[in-house]
Amino acid sequence: MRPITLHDLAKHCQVSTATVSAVVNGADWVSEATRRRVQRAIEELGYHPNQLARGLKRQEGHAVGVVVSDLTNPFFTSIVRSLSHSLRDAGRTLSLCDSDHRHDLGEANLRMLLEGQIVGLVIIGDSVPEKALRAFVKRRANVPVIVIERDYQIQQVSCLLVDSEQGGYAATCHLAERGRRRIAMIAGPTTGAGSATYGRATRLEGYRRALKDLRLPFDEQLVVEGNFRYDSGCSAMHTLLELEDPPDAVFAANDMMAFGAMSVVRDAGLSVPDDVALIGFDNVPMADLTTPGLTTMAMPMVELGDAAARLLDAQIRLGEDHIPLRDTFSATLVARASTLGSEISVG
Amino acid sequence: MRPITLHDLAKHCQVSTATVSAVVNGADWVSEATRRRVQRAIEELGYHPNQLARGLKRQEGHAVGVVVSDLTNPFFTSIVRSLSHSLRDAGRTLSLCDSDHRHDLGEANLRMLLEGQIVGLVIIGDSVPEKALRAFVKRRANVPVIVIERDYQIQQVSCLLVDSEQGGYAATCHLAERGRRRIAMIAGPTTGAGSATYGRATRLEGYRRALKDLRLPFDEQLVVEGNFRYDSGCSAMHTLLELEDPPDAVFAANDMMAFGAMSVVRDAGLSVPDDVALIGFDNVPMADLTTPGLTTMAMPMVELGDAAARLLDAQIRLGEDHIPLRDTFSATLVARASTLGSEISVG
DNA sequence: TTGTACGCGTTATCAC
DNA sequence: GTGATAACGCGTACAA
Repeated sequence: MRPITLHDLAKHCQVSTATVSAVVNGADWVSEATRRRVQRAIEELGYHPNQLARGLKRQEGHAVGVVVSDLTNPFFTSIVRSLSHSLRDAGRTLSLCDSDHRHDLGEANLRMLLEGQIVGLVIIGDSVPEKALRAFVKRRANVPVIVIERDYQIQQVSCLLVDSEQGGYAATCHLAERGRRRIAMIAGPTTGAGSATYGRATRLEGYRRALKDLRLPFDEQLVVEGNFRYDSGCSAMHTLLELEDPPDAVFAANDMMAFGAMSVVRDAGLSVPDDVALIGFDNVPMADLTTPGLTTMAMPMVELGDAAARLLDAQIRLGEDHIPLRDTFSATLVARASTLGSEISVG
Repeated sequence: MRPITLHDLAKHCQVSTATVSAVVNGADWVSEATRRRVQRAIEELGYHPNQLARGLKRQEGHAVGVVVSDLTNPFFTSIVRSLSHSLRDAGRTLSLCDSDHRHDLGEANLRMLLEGQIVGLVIIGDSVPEKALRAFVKRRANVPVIVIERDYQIQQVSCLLVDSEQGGYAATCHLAERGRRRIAMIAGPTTGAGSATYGRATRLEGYRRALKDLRLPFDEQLVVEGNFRYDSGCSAMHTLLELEDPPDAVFAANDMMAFGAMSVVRDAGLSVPDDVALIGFDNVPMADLTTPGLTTMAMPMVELGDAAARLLDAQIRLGEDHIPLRDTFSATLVARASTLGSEISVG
């Protein structure tokens, strides 16, 4: 059964294709009588406009491209999800690409999206090499590009970032407010994969600034480097517990390492938070499920998703002369039992 | 800068558009000389075919529609991810829709995809009402539809299912093999949301069949109903521990409830697995991170993703006369410390 | 208020 | 081997 076309509809209603098109697109010059006649035919025959032909004519697609470095990362899915909803409301399609942490695949994805005549592009995380993105914006100056959690030095792209330094500062202060004085940090990697993602390394800087403001001494022994994975949190915590003067609080640069640390503390027969208070970073869904619940700095996932969606919509509307934006969001404290103990949690 | 078209290339190379098109699509009748000339021009000018025009002409889009009921569910993302990779290799685009557990949104998504001239459709979970899907396959008989983890009674659609009964059977047997005799079950809801998803309720049936085969008595008190959420696992476990003769093993119908149970057992001062062995269902990423690690029945996520991708590819190739398929996969045991204790885990 | 005719970028079918 | 040309389905000047 060949899909119904504008032409079929016109014949069926004894009107021209122009009239049918006008009805479909809500032009105001069609008489009420014919409008209703056409509307009814649309329902009856089950007409659906062909977006390919429409896009070809209008010189613009209806899809927005989204490139993600790893879809299994809950931080990313959350953003994609909120994008998906707002795009649906705008009648747009979401073309998803998972680059699997590989720059070559990210580049291939970009090429595909280019051919697909997308009308906007959202890049989440470190998934596309800067050079490829440069080439893209050169070829498609009118297509707005929004990057989340990665800082490209390209004029035409908008960047939505999270202020890790501020987050690290706030996390450290929270531990001090809970009466802790010997605060350790399990930091992220300072070089290599992951350090490209904006600010990962700067959580440490926030920690240092907080110590200074709190007039607490900075002790090199209390900073151990991890790689953002569970295992590295475990070994880092082992190292910390073996110190002559072990910490009474630990700030881990992400939740996964915090979970590793939590498990080690408990296996050592110590209590979280009585002996060691613990705070993470990210607020992954699981942070709410461990016992004790993990206090953490929440990434503003919903805000980022909404902001990206709104910005995208506005820039698509503006077209050629949209203004790239650069905005920074804050991580917010979600206090749970791993620092509060049996007190009531504050979300 | 207007995108380069076939026309531009033709003029630039002093050949016809037909020739350029032939080169782009790798036809075999172009002379080596002109082919190289055109190839070089393509590189130089940076030509990219317009997929909209191509699709319009060829009467088929290049996108595959994917509808998911909840992208934040790790089981779903894992499948989407593997689909994304195989589609990229096939040069196809992935149009993602998150229906947010709402049938009306799923229906809206379906309409959008219909207009987008998709060439294949994958539905994951309970995201689209049967009626809407029926209408879709009627309008687009040539577009293959593949459904994962939901059993539609529609001739033309392929269904990939997971055998929950067998999984429940295997889980129960595993507990018995570990020497447990008083095996409880925290079951899923028997009615309402979630029960539509294939087989959720039948895990209980597998449990009962296993007890029979093992010649263990079936005790009604040992079956408590939950709702697949963490909290319901907690309260179910409380109920079980308060029995005169509490169980020495618990099979939870999913991992989240198992985590809840685990937390309650430990809070009661008992040991997992020494006092109560614990097994879940799904193998969510977190199952590997708790202490003790959670033994669970792993959903065959990678297999499902690959199977869907392969099936889709084959059916798109066959076109109008593809044969719908119906296939069932098995959940496989992943034994960890929550049933093995300190023995070495077996993946 | 409505109809006619052309073009968007591509591919397929011919004729040369 | 290659080039002209007619569609594909839609939107839109422009004519009526």
